[in-house]
Amino acid sequence: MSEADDGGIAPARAVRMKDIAEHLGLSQTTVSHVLTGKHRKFRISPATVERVWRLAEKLGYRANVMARAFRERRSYAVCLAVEDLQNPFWAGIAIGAEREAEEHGYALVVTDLGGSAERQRRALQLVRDQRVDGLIVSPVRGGDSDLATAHRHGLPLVQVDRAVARLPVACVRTDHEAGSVLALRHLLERGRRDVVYVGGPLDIPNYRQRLAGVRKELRRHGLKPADELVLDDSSPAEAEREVARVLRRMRRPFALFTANYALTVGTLRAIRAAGRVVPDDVELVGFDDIPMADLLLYPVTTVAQDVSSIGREAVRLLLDVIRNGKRSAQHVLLPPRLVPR
Amino acid sequence: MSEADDGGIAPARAVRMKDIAEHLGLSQTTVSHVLTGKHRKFRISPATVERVWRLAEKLGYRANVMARAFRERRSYAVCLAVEDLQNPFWAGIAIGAEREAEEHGYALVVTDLGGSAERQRRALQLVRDQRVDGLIVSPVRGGDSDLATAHRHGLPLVQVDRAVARLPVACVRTDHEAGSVLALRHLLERGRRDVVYVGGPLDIPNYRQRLAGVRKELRRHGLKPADELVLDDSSPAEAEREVARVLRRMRRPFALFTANYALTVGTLRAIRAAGRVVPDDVELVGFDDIPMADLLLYPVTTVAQDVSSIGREAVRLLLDVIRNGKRSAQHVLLPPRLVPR
DNA sequence: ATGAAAGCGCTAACAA
DNA sequence: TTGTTAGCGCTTTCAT
Repeated sequence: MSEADDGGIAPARAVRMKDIAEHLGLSQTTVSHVLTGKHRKFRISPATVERVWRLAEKLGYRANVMARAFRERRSYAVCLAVEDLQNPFWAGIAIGAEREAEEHGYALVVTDLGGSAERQRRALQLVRDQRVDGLIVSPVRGGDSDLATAHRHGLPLVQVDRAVARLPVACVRTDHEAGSVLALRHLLERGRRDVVYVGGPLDIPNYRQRLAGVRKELRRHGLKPADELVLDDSSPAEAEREVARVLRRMRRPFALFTANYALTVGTLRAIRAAGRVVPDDVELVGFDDIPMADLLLYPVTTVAQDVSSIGREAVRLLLDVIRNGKRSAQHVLLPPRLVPR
Repeated sequence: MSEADDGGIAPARAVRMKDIAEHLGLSQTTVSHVLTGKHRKFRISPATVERVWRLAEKLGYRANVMARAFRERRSYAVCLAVEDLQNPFWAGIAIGAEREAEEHGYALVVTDLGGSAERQRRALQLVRDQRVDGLIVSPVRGGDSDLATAHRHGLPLVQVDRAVARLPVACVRTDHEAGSVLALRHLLERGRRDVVYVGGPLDIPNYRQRLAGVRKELRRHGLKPADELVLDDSSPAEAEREVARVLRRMRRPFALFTANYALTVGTLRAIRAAGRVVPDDVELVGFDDIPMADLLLYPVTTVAQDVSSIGREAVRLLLDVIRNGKRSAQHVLLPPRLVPR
């Protein structure tokens, strides 16, 4: 009743190690030793090894991943929890991460946090439940303690893009400060002296570092930012509102430096609404590259991040933690690149 | 030696059903019945049910997903294989799919095929290896027979956006023809009579359907396309090249209708290079919405697809196949939406 | 150089 | 209403 009610063309039952063992008159153990590459360690005779390999090949043996995962308490999957998959920055990281994971035989579970601490908690739950062996996460606001707890419990973690303060967990990210320096150097070279910085809340290290880079490079030239906009939610809408006010105030030519993609978008809208002339009147440089930037109303120079490498490196680090228990908390800083336009 | 060499703060060993059973003097089976919600079916006494629940809660019991997956031959994960995660269209689908999967207790493994049949084969392998219970795929060129074979073997499959011809597998996609009709109606309402269609190879049904919609709506007005560009690889570069030629030829005002995002990008570049005036001189409508379209050099009206719903519906269908063995091959057509600009 | 046996945590057929 | 038992496919001690 319950078995063999195949519709006729049902796929033959999967080949197990046991099947190979029986065919060959060996024990399942020996087959396991061979098929998991431990034949040297167990001094299996070359002849036997060969026979097992051959038959496995012939029968199309594929290890039952679930059985192995269960037994080894490893899922051979890792999770990547990003802030917003629609953002090309995160999509790029996901692609890089997936490639790297695949090359190591790991599957990548991608989840979009959308800034929700609840969703971040669910991602952590995936690890606790052993559905995945580790988590690469871009920490959301208000989820710091959850991450700290998880780390204390020994869950393999790696951060990307941003890091929780004082949490001894590795983080892979762009050197934000260096990015700002690149941007400012560009502006200064083009003779700009008045630079307005547009960024997000300073309790987020990224924004602190980007602002620090701005100040640093200006100071080297004996200058200070003409203004520093520190926005609360750093949404396009808020950026548009606040930059509009700046535009009303600033009558001389000046430059704007926006600290990320969303802020750049809002700023562009404000510039358009104000009808200002770019770049003669205002010039714009923004963190994060923009797809199709050449087709925008205004030229925008960007600080591009090496998204693919961020993803790959994060996976490499995580697998290190998983496999070797390395608990390195070093931050990996990748250099940004200026895309002048 | 092997046990209890916790570093002191090691997380207590996970609670199993067995533990609860022992504490309560019950059998593991009963605990299983309760904890899997089958207590009605097995007529477990309310008192027992309550006791089990209470203790499970108190001990923080969490089912061992791997053990369950192994036993049930189900991973409670599905895979979404998209063409290009960097494309906002696919990112949107991924987000929708992930939300829906999560709501059903499934994890979503996302993979980026990048048009590679080899990578599509690997995605199918994930299903064979039972790492995931099913696959949502946007078929790549040259992978038709792999999909057909997989389907014959009974692997749970759902297609998105495009479908392999004569493959009896459900497909969730936008009603392409309706989308073209929307676009053309828009152009005709604005008095355009000369419309050049820019699309991809006609062996891809999507392009056939989009072209069909164009012809259909024009015919209703006794018109025919001024030209039909059928591009081979439908890359931005090719579109730019070919549209440039059209622009050189067409001197009177006319309209361009591009059949997808990449083609729209290339077309925009050609228009810019030719220095034509939009929309007085050429008007542009494109399939697929464009982020930040309001900030583009030229206004582009788009046919937006309901990406999130495509993702969600695909997951729903796939879970149907997985759970109920439904092998419906019906195509689900979602209506497009015109975003005039 | 190879094998026997135990067991990972869970489900389910069958007993009682 | 609850319990007994077997077993999923694999890895891993420990024998031989």
